[in-house]
Amino acid sequence: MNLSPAVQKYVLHWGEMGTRWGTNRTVAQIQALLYLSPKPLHADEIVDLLSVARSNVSTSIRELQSYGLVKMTHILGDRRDYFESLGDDVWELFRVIIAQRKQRELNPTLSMLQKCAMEVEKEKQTDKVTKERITNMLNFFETISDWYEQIQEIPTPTLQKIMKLGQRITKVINK
Amino acid sequence: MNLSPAVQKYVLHWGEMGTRWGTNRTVAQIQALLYLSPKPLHADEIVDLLSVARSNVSTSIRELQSYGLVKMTHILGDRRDYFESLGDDVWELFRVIIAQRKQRELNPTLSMLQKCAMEVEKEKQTDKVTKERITNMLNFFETISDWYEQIQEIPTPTLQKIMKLGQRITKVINK
DNA sequence: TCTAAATTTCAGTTTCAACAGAAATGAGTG
DNA sequence: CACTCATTTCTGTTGAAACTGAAATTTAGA
Repeated sequence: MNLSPAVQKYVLHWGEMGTRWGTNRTVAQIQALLYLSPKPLHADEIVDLLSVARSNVSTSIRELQSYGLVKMTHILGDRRDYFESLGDDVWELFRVIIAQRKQRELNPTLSMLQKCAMEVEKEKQTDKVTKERITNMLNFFETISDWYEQIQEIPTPTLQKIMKLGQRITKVINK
Repeated sequence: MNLSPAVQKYVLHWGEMGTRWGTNRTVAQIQALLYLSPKPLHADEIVDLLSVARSNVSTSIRELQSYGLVKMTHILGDRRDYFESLGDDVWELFRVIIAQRKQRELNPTLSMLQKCAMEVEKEKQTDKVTKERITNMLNFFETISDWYEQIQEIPTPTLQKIMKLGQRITKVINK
């Protein structure tokens, strides 16, 4: 059991990038592996293919499941759990990741900013510029946050069109 | 010399989140501090306010400068370097960060995918589904990559409008 | 050119998350 | 109910990056 050179390259790279995307290497590697695999894999196959500890696979898969990126299936007459990735619609993957990022990277900051904005108003000694900048940042995060949520609702074909449209959208908006 | 409670909270939080946003704590804290400061600060003031080593401030500021988030100024009769953050337009900050992220998180993967897509075509033993998924992912990254670039060109007021529009954009697109 | 202030580089340390391996738990079968 | 196979939890280790403090370098002015 082994991986083709191209698949290997993909999996390794994904693992490295994973750290920059907010997870760890193993989680990212497993996601890549399952995404590329034409059939579900069970934990020991993953151990073999990636040369990582069984326990590591266990916790990583759990994390992927919690994100909704991987789901469990079974095969008749086999007690072991098999796993497969979302993959038919890459944009659905995107949506899931956006939701994760919002929750981990945006929401905590949003509530911090709300508290700060309230609090700083009462501070007489604090410079006006400072207050203004906190408010600006709050408004920004609120807008981005809303946008993230709304992305969730847009169906794949439309989302694709919007992205492809890119900067020509300017013309539509400033009609 | 010290920080108001609200500012302190902001700076500390920013530092914690920094790690999730792809930098380290000190870099993020300094960025926050300079963003909130109504006047430029010199390195020793930052050392005081954040209680970090002078050398740490030096390397962190260098990093922020390389991103284009912080610039150096001087004060008459003072040899020391003073620093201030971009801040008048939060969306400009956003653009800078998007550019960074593209470079660090997207570009490397994009070229890996291009190589893999080429390479995997020659692998006769590799499943058709696998090949398809690599292609799909490549297309996705190309689209997102283009979008990141185009965002750069859109002026703040328009960008703001687009974001605020959110999902109602669907109606415009599917006209 | 020399001096003192300011900044940067560098080597050692500390910190923290990822990971392995062992032990514990759970689940299906005879 | 015991036995086996599969999975998860837990603890100690490891490795990488952040950070400090000292030493080296740079810079501006006399």
